[in-house]
Amino acid sequence: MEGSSSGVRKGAWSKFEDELLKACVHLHGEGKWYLVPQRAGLNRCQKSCRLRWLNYLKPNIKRGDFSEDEIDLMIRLHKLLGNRWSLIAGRLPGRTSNDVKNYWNTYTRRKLHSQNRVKQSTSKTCPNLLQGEFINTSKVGVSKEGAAASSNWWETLCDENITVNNTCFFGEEDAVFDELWNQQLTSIDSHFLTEAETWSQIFLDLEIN
DNA sequence: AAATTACTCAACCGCGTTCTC
DNA sequence: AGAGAACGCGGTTGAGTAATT
Repeated sequence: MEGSSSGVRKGAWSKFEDELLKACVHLHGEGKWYLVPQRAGLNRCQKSCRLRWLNYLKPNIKRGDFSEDEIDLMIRLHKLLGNRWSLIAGRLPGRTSNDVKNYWNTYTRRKLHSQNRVKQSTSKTCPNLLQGEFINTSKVGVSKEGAAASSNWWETLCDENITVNNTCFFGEEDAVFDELWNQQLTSIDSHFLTEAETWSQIFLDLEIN
């Protein structure tokens, strides 16, 4: 394995190494990581170079705390996809799968586990554009049993909720999502969707048929 | 002020998937 | 079609830092 090869440097990256890697990627583009250590003059394995670029050096990476909206979306996508960090990160512009995974493993999961939430229910209806869609369970990680137990895929996206005829009941901690929902998802579009994308396209991307 | 504990996050590792020949 | 190489992902680790005692 590359990481354990003798003579290959491990551990934290220096500023100089970062500059070498950035220069190399700018010159040759991303990909062909097996060539990067040689091209950049780095005594690092290809995996290390790739990871450093994707998680830290790549332009447009967003650093700092997750916003309420990002957390809300992360939680919902995790309910739908499970630990598919790369897919979740793909819907959080500027965030890496490592960021999402780290955040989830610390703050979010601990919070969710510690809170024995008391629900004050309000209702929301599955948007028309999503009705009639269903999950390809084998591909998105929703168990067949779970899917079978649900009246439709939408139910699986709604945590601890009651769903009747495409209507989900959410708890009070979903205030942010509630607001967004009442705006017919338009504001959430502007925050999370890249140009020309729609919510239905998101689910298509997630391999929902 | 020092020691201990808790937390964060960058990085490593192993393995499954995809690509290339 | 099969084998090996390369890629990508998720789980885990550990060093550094902050908070607490």
